[in-house]
Amino acid sequence: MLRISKLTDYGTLVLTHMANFPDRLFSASDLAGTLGLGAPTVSKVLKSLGRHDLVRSVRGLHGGYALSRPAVQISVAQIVDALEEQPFGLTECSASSGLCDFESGCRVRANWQRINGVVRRALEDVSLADMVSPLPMVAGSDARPMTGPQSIKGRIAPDQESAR
Amino acid sequence: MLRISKLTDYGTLVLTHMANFPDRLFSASDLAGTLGLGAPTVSKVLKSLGRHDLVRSVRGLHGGYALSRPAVQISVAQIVDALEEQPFGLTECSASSGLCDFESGCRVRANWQRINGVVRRALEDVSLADMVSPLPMVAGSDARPMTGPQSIKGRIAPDQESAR
DNA sequence: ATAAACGGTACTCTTTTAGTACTATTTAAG
DNA sequence: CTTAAATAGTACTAAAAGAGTACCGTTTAT
Repeated sequence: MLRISKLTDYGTLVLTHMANFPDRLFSASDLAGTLGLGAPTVSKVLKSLGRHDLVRSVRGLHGGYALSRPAVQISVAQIVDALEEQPFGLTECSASSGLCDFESGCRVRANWQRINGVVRRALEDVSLADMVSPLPMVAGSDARPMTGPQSIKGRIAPDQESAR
Repeated sequence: MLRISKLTDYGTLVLTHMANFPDRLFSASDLAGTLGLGAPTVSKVLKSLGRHDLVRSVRGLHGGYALSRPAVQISVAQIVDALEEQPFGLTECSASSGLCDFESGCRVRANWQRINGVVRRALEDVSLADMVSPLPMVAGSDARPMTGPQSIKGRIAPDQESAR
């Protein structure tokens, strides 16, 4: 555990891509094709993002999605909030109270909440713009597929652990 | 998601309790009774903790477990490492490489790894001693049960979200 | 009127997590 | 030297969560 869900991962991917072309409308199937994800899945992600006002949608023929505000104003924390189902928190009792009879005297809980705060702040400090940063693609060249977990079926044995 | 597993939660609970009596040996069933957890579950947790040298075990009659070193030298990150099954990482590709064909050009991955680092550091900065801190219990009074998720069956609807 | 798009709900399949059961090994005590 | 209380390890089962899909409704340019 301690993972974000795949939907959240897809979300960052989709939003990152959209951030490269702030003025264009993307249909769900467009994005699915470009990013190598399933069309219904992308649709689902975009719907959730829309409910949380991270993207705006245009309905009808030639409709689609675009970022609802500049990428600098969208934080990773907001993406997580939009796509994770359970409320933010490393433990159940750090996300909501009333779960356990000893809350008042529970040191452990208080400390998990503190840790929680640090993690959350880390996510708030990274914006979508940061995720795109130094390599904006040339407008119009939409063909290059980006990386995405779903597109990988044959998983190779991990040969390395990164950030220990 | 973005949760630690229950086993990890139990682990912090167990270790926190043991840290109050560094010189005593605790049997798995002792701890289970005191903390209100299932005996086999506690056993499982302690075994994993033992493999990672966070507790030492004494076998045989009157055996049991104790912390393998002072609580100050045990970090939450180490507990997580011992009890989470998958390697630390918010996304699959931030924990191990070779999962995806576009790693080299993938900005998103690089940024998740950065976020990862921050989160991990937060966990490393909190020691078991911090979790116990200002209220060491009087040695010998072992009866007071501490809080634990497993002991709560009838879950009440969350009425509040804490750290937003 | 039609087709291409979004919107919502509900369902199913798979994976992961949680918990349990069983058996072997160790060791103090009688 | 036998017994009982403890840890050690493995394997299994059941429940929960995640991921993906399908279906039907609504909107709107042509």
